[in-house]
Order: sequence, then structure tokens, then C-alpha cells
Amino acid sequence: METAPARLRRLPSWLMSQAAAPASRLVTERLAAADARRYHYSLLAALDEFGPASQAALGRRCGLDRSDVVAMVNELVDRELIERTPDPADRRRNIITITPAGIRHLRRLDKLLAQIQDELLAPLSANERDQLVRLLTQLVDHHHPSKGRSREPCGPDL
Amino acid sequence: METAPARLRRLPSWLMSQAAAPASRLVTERLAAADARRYHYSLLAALDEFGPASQAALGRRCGLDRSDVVAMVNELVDRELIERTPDPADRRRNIITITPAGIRHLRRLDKLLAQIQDELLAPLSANERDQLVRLLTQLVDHHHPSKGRSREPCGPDL
DNA sequence: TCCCAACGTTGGGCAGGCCAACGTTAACGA
DNA sequence: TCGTTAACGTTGGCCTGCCCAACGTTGGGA
Repeated sequence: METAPARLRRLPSWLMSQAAAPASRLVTERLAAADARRYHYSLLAALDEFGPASQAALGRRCGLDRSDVVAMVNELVDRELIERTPDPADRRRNIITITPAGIRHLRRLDKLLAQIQDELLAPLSANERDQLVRLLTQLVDHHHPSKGRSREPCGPDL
Repeated sequence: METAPARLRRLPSWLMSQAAAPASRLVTERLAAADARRYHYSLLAALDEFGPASQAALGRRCGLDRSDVVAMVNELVDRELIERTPDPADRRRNIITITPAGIRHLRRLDKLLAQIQDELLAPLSANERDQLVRLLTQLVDHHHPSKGRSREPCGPDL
């Protein structure tokens, strides 16, 4: 059997990468099988939860660059899952709106992702899964907010 | 405040990516400041723990492709942290050996990485850190071994 | 003996993440 | 009122990590 060095196996940062990698691969390929990409779900979820938003706002929420938002929005517009319309109140912005088909697609992806989580967390009990989510949430909340330094106090969301 | 969609925040696979990303970035940049890369540590650790090995064996242990091992070994040879010598017993292979300088470098990186873990896990108590390591180890052990399908029964290690 | 497998190496592709630039448009201060 | 600053969407590009295909070399088993 080919075991990784014990030094690595004890290293939280290594464990996180090692655990995240297969998860990421599985999610990506299952979504691909459903003609979707990882960020499609993020964007649709953001639109469903917070309502129509500008591309920049979407990028901030989902943690991706403006330039990458453009590509994702293009793909979703092609699939008619969202609509992009210029904002009459602020002609710099586009207003992105989720379509009924987009909502249906989102629901489908919800179920798909739930299945995937079950596969990924197979070796863990229900309690352990909750613990894991709790611990990871603490880490994410601790690291994400500042990122570099404090942002604008409360940016105009749309 | 710009919060991510709750759907994502509940999703273990998303949390793992989100937690792994800052960890990965921090490790990478701190190692870069010490003139090292992520896999330098992996390879040096493997050599220190298991002794001299072929490049293929190193790749299997550390989970990287043969072709990428070549580049990493080149870098480490340039830094005189390892030595690459042809295996007289099997002329297809190279025997990679860690040098005294390599061992010293490894010890330095050990300390550096310990600091980094402390930063990354700052919001967690000692107990919580142990729990996290335990849970992640379960996940990694469950997913890594098979990967695609069972490999050779017990490959020649060197 | 012949065929298959493993080795090291080269080359390249693909996706994710990030940054720089540009023209447009709003908002704010002098 | 005008001029500066900043946000917006968009294009283009770079770099890294990860993976695969091919090749010539070498060893082991049928």
C-alpha cells in the first residue's frame, strides 16, 4: 500500500486540500453530466435567494471575479436560465434575473447536489457531518470576511 | 455585508472548497517566501520518512503525476536538497536521496507549516482542531485509496 | 524469444483564479 | 458648474495545478 507521509497526514491544510479535491472533482463531473458548471449553481442560488442583482453584486456574493462573471452569465443566458437587461436607473449596470426555467433547473441541481454530498460524506455519521459543517463554517467565516482588508461599509447591492 | 447564498453555506462540498482555498493560498505564499513550493515539502517529507525512492514511487506517495515529479525533482536538485542518481540495479529508475541540507530545509519547513496551521485554525479550540483532523482524515482515507479502481496489490516501492 | 509493463521525460491541453486595461456612466467635491 | 474619482461590464491575457498522450529505454514474465 502506498501511504502518504505521516507529516502530511497530520497537517490540517493538507487534509483540507485532499478532502476538497475529490469533492470538487465529483461535483464538477456530476454537474457536467447535467449540462451545468459549478458556478451556475452559485449564481442561480444567489439570484433565487436575493432576487435580481447586478453582475458585480453577484460576483461579490459568489466570490468570483467580474471578468469570470461575464462568461458565466453568458452561459446561463444561452441556456435561458437567466435574463440580462440593462438597468434603466443606472446605465452602467445590467440587471440579472432568474427565469422560471432557471428556477426549475436550480431545484434539479439542489437534488443532484444533495445526492453528491451523501456520497462524499458516506463514511461519516449524521452527527459527524453536522460537526464537520460547523467546524468548516467557523473557518470559512473567520477567513473570508476580511480577505485582504475591510471593504466598503455596506456596498449598494442593487 | 455581502453574504454567500445559504444554499452554498450549508453545502459541505462548498465549505470544503472555501476552507481549503485560503489555506492553500496562505501555505503557497509562505512557502514561496522561504523559496519553497508546496510539493517540495511533500517530497522531502516522503524521502525523510521512507528513505530513498524512485520518482514514480514518490509520485504515488505524494499524489502527483510522474511528469510533474520530474519538474519538482529538478527544482530540488538545483537547490541541492536532494540527489538524483541512476539505479544500478534497475536502469530505468532514478534513486532520489535527500541530502543533509535537504533534511535541514525540511525541519525549517516543519516549523513554518506549524505556524501556518495555527493561523488557519485560529478560530478553533484544541478539541475542535482534533475533531476536524479526525473527520477530514476519515474522508481522505475513504476517498483516496480506490480513487478509480484498485491498483496493483503491493507495488514495488523501490 | 517475444510481449507487456514500468520507468523517466517531453509536450501540451484544460480549467480556475487573478490582474490590467478600456470606454461608459454615476456620484461627489471644488 | 465642472472635474475628479469610482464603479460598471467587457476583453484579453497570464500563471498555476492537474491531467493525459507519446516516446524511447529497460526489466520481467509467458
